[in-house]
Amino acid sequence: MKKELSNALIYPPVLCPLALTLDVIGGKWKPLIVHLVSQGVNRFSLLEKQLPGISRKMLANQLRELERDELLTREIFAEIPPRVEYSLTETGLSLLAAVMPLYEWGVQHLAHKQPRHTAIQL
Amino acid sequence: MKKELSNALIYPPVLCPLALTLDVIGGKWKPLIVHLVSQGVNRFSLLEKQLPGISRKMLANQLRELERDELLTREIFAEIPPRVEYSLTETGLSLLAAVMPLYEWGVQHLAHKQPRHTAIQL
DNA sequence: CGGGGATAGTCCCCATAGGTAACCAAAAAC
DNA sequence: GTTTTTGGTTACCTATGGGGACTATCCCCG
Repeated sequence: MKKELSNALIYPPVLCPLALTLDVIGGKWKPLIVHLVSQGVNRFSLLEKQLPGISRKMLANQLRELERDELLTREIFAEIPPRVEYSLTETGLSLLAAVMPLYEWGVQHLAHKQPRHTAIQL
Repeated sequence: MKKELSNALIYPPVLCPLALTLDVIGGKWKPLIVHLVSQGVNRFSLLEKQLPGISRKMLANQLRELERDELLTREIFAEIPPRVEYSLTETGLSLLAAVMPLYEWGVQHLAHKQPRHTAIQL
């Protein structure tokens, strides 16, 4: 019975639900962006401040992808200086709910540990 | 009150629990690896088969990081051909529990959509 | 009146992360 | 005796992402 497992894919490659989800929010920044927007950090420069280490290029890119995937909307105000506000869609909110357990896991397991990769030197 | 938000970081940069979690399982492959190992796909070559698109270098790298972060253990059997078995630690299991909502989200929201990034042409 | 700041990006150049392919060793199967 | 299997490592090369400069327009300050 282990044999069956080794010869066949558990899921047809593109139909693993987890892979499909990671296709949409996979990556280092998207869960953080979705969470921050839900907290009212809804403008480009605010997000930039809350995400030490992200580059503008990357932030713009991730926001475009989240918008394309209909997790958030982008509202442009014709003002000077320009203002753009992001907000979560229904889908985005449901995804946020699925992301929160990761947040809780962080609270439970990592509060006392030192970070490695994203360490910011001040 | 919005003013306060815009001037100060919601969290001291390295102490956002979500960022700390993503530090450990962020990335395209780690959640999939953890899930697969929990399903009994516990050897290098089996994982390779179940993860179309991953390179051996990347798989080895991600497994090392997961091992270093004590999410899984690596057991080497002195056989020919060599055999190595991975299994989840307690911590790994708790993280799997936090990842499963993403799997469920995929079931709910993406079953009918076409994948983009990880599309495998057959 | 002139200079500087603020917003939300875009563009180019370069470093590095990650993909590709080859190689390994020893036994077993054909 | 040739091919297959396993779990990688290594060298090479490309694609992704970081850094910094640049944009336009208006307001505020002196």
